[in-house]
Order: sequence, then C-alpha cells, then structure tokens
Amino acid sequence: MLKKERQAFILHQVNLHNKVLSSSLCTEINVSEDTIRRDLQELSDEGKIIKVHGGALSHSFNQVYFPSIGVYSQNQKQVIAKKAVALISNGMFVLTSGGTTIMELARTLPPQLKATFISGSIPAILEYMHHPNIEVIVIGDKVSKNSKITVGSEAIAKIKQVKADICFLGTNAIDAEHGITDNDWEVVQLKKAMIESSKMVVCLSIAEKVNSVQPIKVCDLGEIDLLITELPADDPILLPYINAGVKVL
Amino acid sequence: MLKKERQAFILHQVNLHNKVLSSSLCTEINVSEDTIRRDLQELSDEGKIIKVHGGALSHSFNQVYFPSIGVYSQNQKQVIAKKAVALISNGMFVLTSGGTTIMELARTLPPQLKATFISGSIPAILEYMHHPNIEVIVIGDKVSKNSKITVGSEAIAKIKQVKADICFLGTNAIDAEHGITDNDWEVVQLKKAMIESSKMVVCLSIAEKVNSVQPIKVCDLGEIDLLITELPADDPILLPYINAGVKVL
DNA sequence: CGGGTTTCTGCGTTTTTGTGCAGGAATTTC
DNA sequence: GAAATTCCTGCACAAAAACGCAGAAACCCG
Repeated sequence: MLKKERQAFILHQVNLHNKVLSSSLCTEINVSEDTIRRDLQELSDEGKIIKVHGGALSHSFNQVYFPSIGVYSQNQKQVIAKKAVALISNGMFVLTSGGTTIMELARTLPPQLKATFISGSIPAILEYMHHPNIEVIVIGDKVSKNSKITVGSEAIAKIKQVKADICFLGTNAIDAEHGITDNDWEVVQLKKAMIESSKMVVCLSIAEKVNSVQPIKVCDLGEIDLLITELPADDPILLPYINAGVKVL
Repeated sequence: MLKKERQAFILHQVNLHNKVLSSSLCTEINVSEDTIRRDLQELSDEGKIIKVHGGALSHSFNQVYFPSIGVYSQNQKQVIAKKAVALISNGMFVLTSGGTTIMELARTLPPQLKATFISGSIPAILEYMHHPNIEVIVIGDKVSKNSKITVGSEAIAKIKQVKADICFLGTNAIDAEHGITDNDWEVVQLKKAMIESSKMVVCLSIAEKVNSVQPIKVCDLGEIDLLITELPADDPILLPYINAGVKVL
C-alpha cells in the first residue's frame, strides 16, 4: 500500500467517524504504529485532522467557538474573574449560574486546574468543555431562551441533590437593605436552590450593580459569604456590606 | 513497444485501478524501472496522473478521497437533513443524539416549526436554542468531551422518563448483519435508551457509513423504523435493509 | 546511402524516502 | 503515585528516485 493511499484511507476514516485510534488503524492497515503516527503527524501538519494522544479527530466537529468581544464592561469583569478564580482549588465541586461575568470566570480558569463544574448555563458549559482538566456536569431541564440556562423543577431538584464546595452567582442587583434581587422568576428559583446546595456562596458583581434593586428577591445578604467586585476591598461603597457581615474581595 | 504506446497503456491502467505500482508496471511491460519512472514523470508533468513514491495515482482518486472544503460530506448531509425535517410536524416531541448529521438537521429546521427538542448534545442544543419556536429540553449529566454529549446513568434515567414521537439517531456505522454499531460505550447506552423511549426511530446515515461496522452494538435493524441516506430509496446498496423490514427514504 | 544529431533506454552509483525497531521521555489512567 | 500507553528520537535497512553516462535506435538531410 502506498503512503498517499494510506493517508487517504486514514483521512477518510477520520471524516467518516469523527475519530480514529492509532491502534485500530495499524491493525486495519497492517503497518507499525510508528508509521501510523507519522501519517497522523503529516495530516495534522497539513491541517486536515487534529492529532490527539492515541489517535486523531476530525476538524469539523470541534469548532464550536465563542468570541468574547463586545461584552459589556469586560475589563471590570476580568478583574472580578481573576479574584474569583483564586478561590477555586483542585478537586472542588463548583456550582455556577449564568451571565457574562460567569463566562469571564470560565475563560480565566487556569489550564491545570482540576475541578468539577456544575451548571445549567449553556454558554458556560461550552466554555468549561474546552478546558482540559475540568469535569462538566450539566443540569438538565427546559432551556430558557432569555437567559440561556436550564430552568424548571427538574433543574431545581437536581441542584438540591448536590452539595458543592463553592457557588458563584452572577448578580443582577445587590443592595444592603434588599439583599440580592433579580428580574427573572425562574432564574431566581434556581439561584435559591444553588445557595442552599453550597457550602460557600460567592456573589460576582460589577460595581455598577452594587446598590441597585430588582423586583424579585433571591436572598438576604446574610446568606452569602463573599462579594467580589472589581473595586479594592476598602472602597467606601462596599462598607455597608462589610458591616452586614459579608466578606468583600 | 513504443514510448507513446507504453504511456497510453500506463494511463489506461491508472484510470482503471486508480493506482499503479512502478514495480508491477515494469514487469508487465518488460522494461526497466527507470523507463517506467521517466514515463510517470512525463505523464505527471502533463498533469495526467499524480506521481507518488512507488507508483502513481489517478486524479479521480483524489476527488473521491479528498473532499475540498468544509464539513465532510456536507452536501450529502444536507440532503439527509431535508428528508428528515419533513418527518417533523408541529407539536411533536423530538429526541436527538449528537453528531454532524444531527447538526445539519438542526440548521435545516424551518423557522415556523413549533416543536420540542430533547437532547444531551451541547452543540445541538446551541443550535436549537437559536430557533424562534422550538422548546429545548436538556438531558443533564456529565459531559463527555469526546462526543460533546451528556452521558451517564442520570441521562439515561431522564431519557427513559420521556416518550418522544420521533427519535433521530446520527449513525456511525450500519450493516445488514450487525445492525447499528458505534465506538463509544457511553454513547451506545444513550442511544439504546433513546430507541426505547421513542415511538419511531429514524437513523440518519451517509451512504459511506452504510455497510460498515464498529466495535459496539447499538441495536438490530428490527428496532429502527426508518433509514435515511442521501441516496434515492431504490439504490441497490439499500436493498438488504429494505428486505430486513426497514423503511428507506 | 551515410554521417551527424537527437532521442530513447538501461546500468551503476549516489541520494532520498519510507518503514520498523529500540530506548527513554512524556502522557494518561487508575 | 504507579502502571500502562503513547510519543519522540535516533538509527538501520530496504526500496525507490535521481543522476550521469554510454550504447543503441531513430531521425534528418544533403
């Protein structure tokens, strides 16, 4: 069998089944693993396949990509994300809501972090999926098209079954008097369940949303452990929250 | 034998078998390897064949095995998707697996279609989410990074709770004798559950996957109701399936 | 017809290419 | 962490290609 012929066969297999194992190829074609590996290397150099440990993948299926441009207040959110990431250590179970701040957190996760992330937010799940060492658990239920998150009794029931080490809530509004509030009834139900199911609750909020109020209440300040904004912890705007017993980062 | 005669013979052989070996040519025509090589070189310079180490290939070989751009076999998949979409009517509950053929189906859904789609495939969910009138139900569980689909006992349990009107399976391999087979154990478990939970099971498969076999069995032909390929229903390659009682579109 | 030229072919040598193997390094996986 | 895969590197060997050369055939033309 000619080299080109072999490579054509490999390419064909990859495109057909979306993945191939070097081992199965080398028994099928009856050549050494080295030859297969060299072929995969060449095809990969030509950009025709994606070489991975143990085989190769087709290029087509792997391209679900999310540009992160145009996010509102992205710089602030990156600051928040960096502070938040520092709270996550290896082996943790992390529960997250949706929202652009959470997305920023997802993109900031260091590649070597090994943790389990649980979420019902489809965009967040996509982002977690791209990380090499993170296990992703999806909360299933009906998708709310507004918030791109799964909502409903099933989702709440599933959340109640877990006990996460830490929970990150993207926050819509926070206020010393009214606590955390939001404007989507179903999302509020979810967040309540998440708070219940976590040892530690962290609110992520850009300073702009601090001291604002929305119609539906999620929880009192007493139920959250940590508030993260892009401001330094001693900023006077945050004082009421410190006084209310919330740690601020 | 004249040079021109020889080259005509070579060209004929190449077009007939899509490949020739220099070594076999030189015994057939009874000239030295050098002569053959020079002939191949000339034919290659004229663009009539593709010269490779050890012999030569025809251009048609390249066309067959190196589809130029985009998702592999996208045209075929679009044909399949159109046939499949025609089976969905308003109000239906639709269960789908993952894979590029399913993605094509998702993109082909007409905007006015009102239906409920249930899936654990993250890329598919994304696609469904963008449609204006489709309700999306997510099957939750751990995400398999290979297949970008949720897998595990929770997912299977959830699938068993539904009774869908129709189920679309992206097929990795189908064969008259071995039925439907696949190469990922967890995905196979899911597909089995999906088949159980649906009134009607439809297999989507490009013709190239027809009559191929993978290591793990999903089900026998008897369990599927419909097979959709890009070929016309009376193509002889599909005859064994019709004989086995599967409807073909 | 015959000498000169061009083309074609085969041979030996040198290079290049393709393949498999052995070992140690890197990685996955449990 | 430890065992098992898989990967990479260098190497050896074989097959094929490239190159130069020389003899043979064909061709041209006076």
